[in-house]
Amino acid sequence: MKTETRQQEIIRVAAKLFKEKGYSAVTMRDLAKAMGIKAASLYNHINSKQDILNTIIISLAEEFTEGMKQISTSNDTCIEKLKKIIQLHVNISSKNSYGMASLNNDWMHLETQRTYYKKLRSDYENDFKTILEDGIKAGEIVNAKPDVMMFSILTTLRSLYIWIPKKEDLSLEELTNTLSQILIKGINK
Amino acid sequence: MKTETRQQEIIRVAAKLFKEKGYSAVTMRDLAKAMGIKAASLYNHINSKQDILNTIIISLAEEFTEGMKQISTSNDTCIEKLKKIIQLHVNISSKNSYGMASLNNDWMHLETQRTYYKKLRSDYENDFKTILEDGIKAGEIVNAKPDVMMFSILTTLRSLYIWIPKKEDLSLEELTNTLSQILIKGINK
DNA sequence: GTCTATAACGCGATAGAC
DNA sequence: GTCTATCGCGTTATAGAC
Repeated sequence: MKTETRQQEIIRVAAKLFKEKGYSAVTMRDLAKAMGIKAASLYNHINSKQDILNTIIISLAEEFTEGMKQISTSNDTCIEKLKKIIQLHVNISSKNSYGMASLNNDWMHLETQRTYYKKLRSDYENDFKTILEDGIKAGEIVNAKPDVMMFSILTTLRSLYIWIPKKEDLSLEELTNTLSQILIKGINK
Repeated sequence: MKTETRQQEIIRVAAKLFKEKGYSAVTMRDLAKAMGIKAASLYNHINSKQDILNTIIISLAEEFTEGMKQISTSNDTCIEKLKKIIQLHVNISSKNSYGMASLNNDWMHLETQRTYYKKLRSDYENDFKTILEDGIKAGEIVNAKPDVMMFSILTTLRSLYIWIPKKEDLSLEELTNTLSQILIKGINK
């Protein structure tokens, strides 16, 4: 286990608080109390509350960008790519469910980095949609609106962070498989 | 068109601001500016910021409860019930996408009504799960984990408020049908 | 590296004039 | 019904002691 710097500890504890109450509702005094120090002392390790949010969100967004890059440029079939995307979301969401909450709910509170975040997200969605469109052309998936398909799958994957911590009995592999089944083949018998 | 009271107007404008920035990040001064009056004047029409949130969330939660009650007690098949649930979410989300944002993201900031809200939500999810379990028993839907199926469908439906306002070209009926197809039969060909 | 003290400001909410 | 002025408190952030 790597030793965690005090700065990393603050960011980790902040992410947990942000998940519970949202960025705006968490005060620096809340964070300091959770760390067992005074609010003023936080500023020996971090520059600002805003910087904490930047670190949490941008590192996660770049992790998704990197994962999507590898998946979209592979030679897999559309269905295989989709399964890998599902796996990507399950893995990141299980490793960092606190950060995922900020990514999903608090990105609008980014200041200097909001534009950059929105570009990463938009690129990700475009890659996703291209995979679906290629799958339709190749006859792998049904010819329905790619927008609606992407919306449906992606919102489910984006909400995994809420759900994964409650289901510790379910292994990640099992969850990935079940989700793949449901999202791709539906629930109809 | 019904005439809107000043109070209703404040709640409507507040819901819009809450959707953009979240409950905690919206100040009474923000709300007053959006209304074209001073913050103090708001209190002639509403009791508190918290009361605005209560009204937005509880009325919506009760609307879902009422809809689910009619669906779950009907004699429809499981698949028909699911389609009606999808329709319920599409209808409410299109009528009130601002309020849906608060319902999804700001319920944790409820004070006196949080327990009541959580009961309504929990009852809703139990009814949903029962419908799925009955569908499995009846052989209508696949024998996968009802939790995962419900999570997948419900998170998609709960995120509709983000998506519907961006797709004004798509009719609600068309959206309901496409979503039903995708959520029930999957995207696999 | 953490503390106390403090600055400068914005917050929700209220009182009272008009 | 809206205003100005204000209350008590929370906010981010900094300065300086230890």
